[in-house]
Amino acid sequence: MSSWQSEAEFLEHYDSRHYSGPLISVDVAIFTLHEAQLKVLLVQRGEFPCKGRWALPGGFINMGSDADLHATARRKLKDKTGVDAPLLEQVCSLGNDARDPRGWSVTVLYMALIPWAPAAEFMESVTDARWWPVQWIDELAMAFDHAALIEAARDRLKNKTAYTVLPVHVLKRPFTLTQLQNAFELLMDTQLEKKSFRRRILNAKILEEAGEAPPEGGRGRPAALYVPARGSEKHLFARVFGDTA
Amino acid sequence: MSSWQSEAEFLEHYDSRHYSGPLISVDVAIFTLHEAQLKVLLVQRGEFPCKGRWALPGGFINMGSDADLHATARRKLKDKTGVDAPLLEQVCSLGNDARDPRGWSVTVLYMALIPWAPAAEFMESVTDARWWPVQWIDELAMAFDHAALIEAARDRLKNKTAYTVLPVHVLKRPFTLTQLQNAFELLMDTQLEKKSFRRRILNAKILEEAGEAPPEGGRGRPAALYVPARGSEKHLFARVFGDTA
DNA sequence: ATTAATTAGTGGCTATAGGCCAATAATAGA
DNA sequence: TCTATTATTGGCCTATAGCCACTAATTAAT
Repeated sequence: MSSWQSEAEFLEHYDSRHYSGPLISVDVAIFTLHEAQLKVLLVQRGEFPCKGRWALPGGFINMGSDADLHATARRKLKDKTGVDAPLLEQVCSLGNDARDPRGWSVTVLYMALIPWAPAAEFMESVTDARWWPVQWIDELAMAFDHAALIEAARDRLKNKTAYTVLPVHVLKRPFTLTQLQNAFELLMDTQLEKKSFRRRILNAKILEEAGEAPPEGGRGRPAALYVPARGSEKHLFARVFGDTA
Repeated sequence: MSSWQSEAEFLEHYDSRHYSGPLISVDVAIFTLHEAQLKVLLVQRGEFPCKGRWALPGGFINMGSDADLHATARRKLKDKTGVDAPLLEQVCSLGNDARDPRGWSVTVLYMALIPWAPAAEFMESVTDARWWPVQWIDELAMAFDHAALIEAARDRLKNKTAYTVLPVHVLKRPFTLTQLQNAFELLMDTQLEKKSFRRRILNAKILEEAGEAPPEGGRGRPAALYVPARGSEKHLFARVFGDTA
């Protein structure tokens, strides 16, 4: 087994097909906001295993075309939504011998945030993709351990919202501070105090003014519009928000 | 391909050996504190590829004995150190077609923190394991992309130290507040203000008193000793520490 | 003994940022 | 003009970190 004299010689005789490891896949939890609810995009599986059940968009790595894991995740996202460069980040990996009936398998879980668009209009090819409110996941027949994956992504979302401006990614631009606060509240699943919220966001100088618009609901004082400033995605607050909750 | 009528029938005909995906491995960055330096445990590879180079302890999943990814990581850690239940957590996964000359490969990276012990005494079988100061990694001939993996784990360590009590895991118990502060400073790579540090830690009530001991260096006032209270590992500070740096 | 050196621990002030909640501003519709 | 509705601000309180000098307890040298 270790008779090779050089790495070149070793590689010449190495055949990756002799190796049989766990199945490995990449799944993406794509979140958005719609009708005052946090929703996740699910597809109904057309093949065994778990045929007919709801699953996160995902699948195997294409070793020919995917340069790295992130590229695989981006491809899965684009296949289902057409969206190309949204917020997309790795959450964690989960692997054991029970999550897939085919045997030991590992999934690398990503999460993505995009402004809402009708699932139907995304692609002709995907008629089975649908936005589901995250609260309803328990009621659905979910494939594999995807309910747990959504939970993991949901937790990450909640945590990061407390010290970043992650929620800007689920809003169409420009947006009002009220809309942004609603986004924060839905992603954190808690109420925030208006003055504190506005002070925090505005003092951080991570938004740029972008005109004015009628208020939510049509009635009332017009609201200032904002777009995220460059680099705002990387802003980290030194304190978490909504501490007393 | 999709002619099966039931999941049972599908699985009966499914042969995982037909599937050939990326190589998948688990690597563990094991950190400790010694001689006022943050050190990481590396082993010198005895086989191709990267024979002779320094690598993180790690390797393939044993699908027979490893129940899940965490178990694989724990096994790698125990093989090299004998330590069984330390702080061990997943950092991220990294996969592309360039990091291993054998082809597309994915690694799931974990990090572990343990109190220092001589690498030599860990195991008879492992004569090639050695603690290296993290600052020296650049000088070493590292295997694969393990320098980048250490960097990723190091970043996570630095970030989490700012809002948790992670550093307690690199200290033998009991410890003094001065020792704990030194651990924080080395993991964060920054100086902390003594009063602020002590106030923060003591107010959080995450330590229990455990007697008294001579000060560091033998001279000076004796120091109070502490051990972590139950549940302290889960304590999250609402503000990061060392903000002004 | 006294004193200097060394390490541990505290007092007390300032500044920042969030919680709270009531007041003011700007609009639409009756 | 008046009311409802949404947006935005004022002002005070509190919690916690930064700062830095001071006190406390011990060892080693004189």
